[in-house]
Amino acid sequence: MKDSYLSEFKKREYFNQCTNSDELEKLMNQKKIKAYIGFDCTAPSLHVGSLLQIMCLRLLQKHGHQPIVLLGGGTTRIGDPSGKDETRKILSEKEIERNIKNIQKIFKIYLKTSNPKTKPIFVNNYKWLGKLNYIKFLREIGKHFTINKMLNFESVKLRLEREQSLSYMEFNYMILQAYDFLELNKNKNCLMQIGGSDQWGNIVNGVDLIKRHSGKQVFGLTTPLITLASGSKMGKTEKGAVWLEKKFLSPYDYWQYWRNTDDRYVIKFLKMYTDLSLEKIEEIKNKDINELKKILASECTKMLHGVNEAKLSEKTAIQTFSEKSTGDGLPVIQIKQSEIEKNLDIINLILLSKLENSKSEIRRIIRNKGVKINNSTIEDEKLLILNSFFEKDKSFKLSLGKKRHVKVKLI
RNA sequence: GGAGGGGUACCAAAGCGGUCAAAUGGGGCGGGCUGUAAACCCGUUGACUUCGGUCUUCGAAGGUUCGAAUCCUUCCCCCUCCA
Repeated sequence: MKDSYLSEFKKREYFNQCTNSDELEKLMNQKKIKAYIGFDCTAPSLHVGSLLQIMCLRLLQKHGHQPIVLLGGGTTRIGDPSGKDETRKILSEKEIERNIKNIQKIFKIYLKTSNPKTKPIFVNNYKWLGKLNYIKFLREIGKHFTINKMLNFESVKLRLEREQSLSYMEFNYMILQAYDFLELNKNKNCLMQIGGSDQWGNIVNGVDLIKRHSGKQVFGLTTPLITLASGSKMGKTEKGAVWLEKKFLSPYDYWQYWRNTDDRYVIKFLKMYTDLSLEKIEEIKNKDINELKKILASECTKMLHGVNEAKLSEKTAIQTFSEKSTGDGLPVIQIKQSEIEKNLDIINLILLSKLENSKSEIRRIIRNKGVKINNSTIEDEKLLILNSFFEKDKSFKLSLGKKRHVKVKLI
């Protein structure tokens, strides 16, 4: 028998908590429902940290349910205090609108839009939050919240304990999120909210509010927060966020991100972030770990950037790391002939490549034998780039450390 | 509103008139080992540099001094206790 949504959800290690697992299981087996996830719009795009949530929505579609994507124009204007030590900076209306537009594009890649029964519904909570009447809101919604309870929420408690200020504005965030759920329940018949485990409090509030306000039972479901062994959150590396967008992170680098997964997480990530069936994963799980990492990287890249980019990235990786040649898909930096004529040296070349932006740092790396041109270590930090460096296709490989490689092309 | 304590580099945390571009730990970066992993080892970690140095940093602005992260004044911010 085919797995139910919840059962696959659990098997893929998406499951953290549910407000009522048994009832939800029953409901989802009986009928197709709508469920929503809210996304933060403080950044112009999404990164891998949001991918698990996106995968939850995909899974909904796979089981015939319909996802609602809430791009919180309203709540982004407030800022969620959960997990934050400090008040977030507040974005301008324009920025938020721009972010929402851009983020929507990502969902259109991950979610199928052809089937009218499961195609994603995009909503923006600014539509209802923006025109709330304060008095009316307090009387209808506010009465269901007690300060006593609100003070006990982890997000609030933490701030208070640490004596960090929590503005009244942020304190209201949880009520607004609860209200979102109520609104979606009333207008779209949305019966479930999914979110990261840090959203548990906010989600429960929504479930509670609907119960009190409308007497209906709805559900909350959370996914675990993935912290890597290094303690860092998923999706952020030292070099910046792992964006789900070509413009911010090349497909090759995206592929590399997955390729460099810690051994301990490979199987987990295959389950979480790929479309491979659980049976298939079971079947291949004893393969060589590096083969599995390649599968992981290619599957993830395929889903986001398409099969061609995935193949090219893999091919480039083999060329770069196994054959130590210049991979076809390496990020290219273009150098004008006139630059060479102006006595371009190695330091300025790297500066131009944007691989590093401090001359001191570049010097340091050179002194530590970290800079290579076509695999040979550069010793002289004043080395001039000559026309003869460029090989038949007018390019050469420039490497910083073992992992950063680019193709320098003469134009 | 009153009384104390504090703001130091990416983070934590020493320093409390010169020897301070600032101990130590974490993180980062580079190298080694390996498997583009983990763990471990070594180096490095303000900017610029003709590699001699030069310039800018210790909440902000002034001042004392031959010389200040260190002393003084004012201001801003955070914390503890009292009201």
